[in-house]
Amino acid sequence: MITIKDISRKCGVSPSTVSRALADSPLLPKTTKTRIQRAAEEMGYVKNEMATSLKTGVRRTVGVVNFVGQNLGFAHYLFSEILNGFSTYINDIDYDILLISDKTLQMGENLIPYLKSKQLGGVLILSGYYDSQGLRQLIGSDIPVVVVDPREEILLSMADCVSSDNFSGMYELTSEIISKGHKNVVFVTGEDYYVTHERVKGFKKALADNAIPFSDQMIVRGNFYNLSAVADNVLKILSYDNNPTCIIFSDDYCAVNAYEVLRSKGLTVGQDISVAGFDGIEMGKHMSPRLTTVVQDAETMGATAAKTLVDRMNGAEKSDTKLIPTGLFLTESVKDLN
Amino acid sequence: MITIKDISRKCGVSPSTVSRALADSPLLPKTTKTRIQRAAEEMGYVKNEMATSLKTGVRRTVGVVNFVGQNLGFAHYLFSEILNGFSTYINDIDYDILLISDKTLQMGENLIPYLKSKQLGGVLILSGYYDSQGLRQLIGSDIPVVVVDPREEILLSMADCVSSDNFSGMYELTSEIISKGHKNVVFVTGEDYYVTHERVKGFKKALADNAIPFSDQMIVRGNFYNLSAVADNVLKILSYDNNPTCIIFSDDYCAVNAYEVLRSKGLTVGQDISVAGFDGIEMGKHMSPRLTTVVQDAETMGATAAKTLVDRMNGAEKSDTKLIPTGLFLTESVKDLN
DNA sequence: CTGTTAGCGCGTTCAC
DNA sequence: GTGAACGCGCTAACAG
Repeated sequence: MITIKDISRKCGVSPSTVSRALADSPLLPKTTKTRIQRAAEEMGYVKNEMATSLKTGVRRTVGVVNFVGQNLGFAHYLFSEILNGFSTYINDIDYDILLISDKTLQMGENLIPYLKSKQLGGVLILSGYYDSQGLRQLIGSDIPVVVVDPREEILLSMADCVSSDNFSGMYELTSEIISKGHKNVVFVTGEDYYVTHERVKGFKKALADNAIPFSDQMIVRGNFYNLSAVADNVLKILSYDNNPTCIIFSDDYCAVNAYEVLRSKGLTVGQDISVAGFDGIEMGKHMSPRLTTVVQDAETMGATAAKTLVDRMNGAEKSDTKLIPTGLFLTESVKDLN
Repeated sequence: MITIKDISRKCGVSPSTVSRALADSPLLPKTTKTRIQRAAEEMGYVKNEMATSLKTGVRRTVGVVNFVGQNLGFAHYLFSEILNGFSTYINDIDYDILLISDKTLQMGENLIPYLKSKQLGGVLILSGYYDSQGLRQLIGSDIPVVVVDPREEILLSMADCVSSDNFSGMYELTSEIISKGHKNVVFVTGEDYYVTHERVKGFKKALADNAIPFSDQMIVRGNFYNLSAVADNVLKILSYDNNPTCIIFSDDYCAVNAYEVLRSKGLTVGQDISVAGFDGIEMGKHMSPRLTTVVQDAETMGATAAKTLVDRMNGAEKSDTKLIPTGLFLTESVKDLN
């Protein structure tokens, strides 16, 4: 490993001059700067980040908390895509990403000192679905934190948050479904989190705006990215007296599985019953009929989270929750009853 | 941030004594060691890893190269699960994981110095599907590397590799299918990688052992975790003169989509045509009929990769490729023709 | 403009 | 058994 000292010897200057040249300090004349920079380049110099961070107390590294084992861990479609977008942005600005296990957040009082010892510039919580004492500690500390899809509304006022505009997305989807003549729509939600609350609000507002009375039966509690209850929920809905014409699922993964369940009951999606999902996963595009869905822009969510985090690290004040617009993808999986 | 110095003052000893106590050095009497250790604990001391690594030249951190954007990035089921297993093991031994973008591997001659500057103890390649100049450089360097599912066979002799026992898994699956009376089976492979080669070998051996002649038509080139060609491949197979009775896909993700394609052609899986997959993803369990598959033990693959990497970091010699046993899950998606 | 000095927190000599 | 001293690679303060 070649160090700043080696370069200084080679160039006949002092180590600090090399340090300045490498930092592109305005104090040095261009000629010497380029001379030193080129020498460093030639010698294959790469700075020892440990030394820098030991000196400066900060590191070009951010932590990402993911919840391995819960709802598929890294295999969770949406969060994985968000992480893709996040890491692209972070790597572009030459930062690194350190994975932080969810267990870490459960370590108790030493959590903050522990994280500080890692000299992280900031932390991304992916996702806040997993609320905890540890998350609160982290948010309460002076470590910049960005939360994607926070679990509880209260986090919105405590930390920088990024989320899809679930309210509008669901409102638009429901409105379109209603405009196709559906009056008896059932929404199978995910867990009782902020994201779900927003979607339920959007759902109800669309009903209200179209003068369709709401009944409790129209909301069925399901789970995000978990197929274990899909079949039961579908069967329950099919048993309703009023014969619902459309079922909306809180994610495409469950919706795709619902095709399967419905077919096993002899029902054809898009004919006998309509189905819609949420997220916009690849599998939905390959169903027949192709799945109607609200597309979450995961790439933008990730990039926005990254940008927000970097801004915070650079001293920006807490910003308002960033709502990323969703897209609507309407197909024949929702039948036109008109 | 509280340092070793603070503790030394508090305990009335020198910093080096504290350092020794914390390292559990045998030079110190137990009494002083525990006294100091407890003081450190109480004061909420956490060691500054930057300082340690600057001093020792190594860090309790390993890198993970993942290929964001290729075949779903983190959303790739199998690699995500492997990463789950890997990170669980790594975190348990109190190491950290640094994400390394695939772009990094393309940086050219400075790659090794760059990685060394990060002081990584080792690197996991997840996966070797993406072969490259950079990967070769890395393997040729003195940085410990473990490759999961290497792309080319030659890597097996160059680096520590971990993979499922694809040959046996495929052999068993095919044998079982044959024992159910299928003589005309088509295997839709993934890309032309090591993993695929092994599976093709297992497939062919099962045919041979059962005296079923092999024909080129029985192998169709597909793609891993990519639905774009599934429909075309299925249609192609359906057009065969000899009416194949069973199709094996190289991953469950594609197999699940094939259900869809087959149904749109009026065919019922498990009745008119049999289908099997590979991997053992959740979705397959919720299909009707439930999908026959070869289950890859991703958790064990990840943990094995972690253990292998740690061993290498601790000076072990390159070991032989570790083949993780697969499981066979046979269901009515493969019809009994006897 | 540039060199000298000091020190970030820790581990490891080497003395005592 | 323990403390003093040094240095890992880098940067910041202070000189000049």
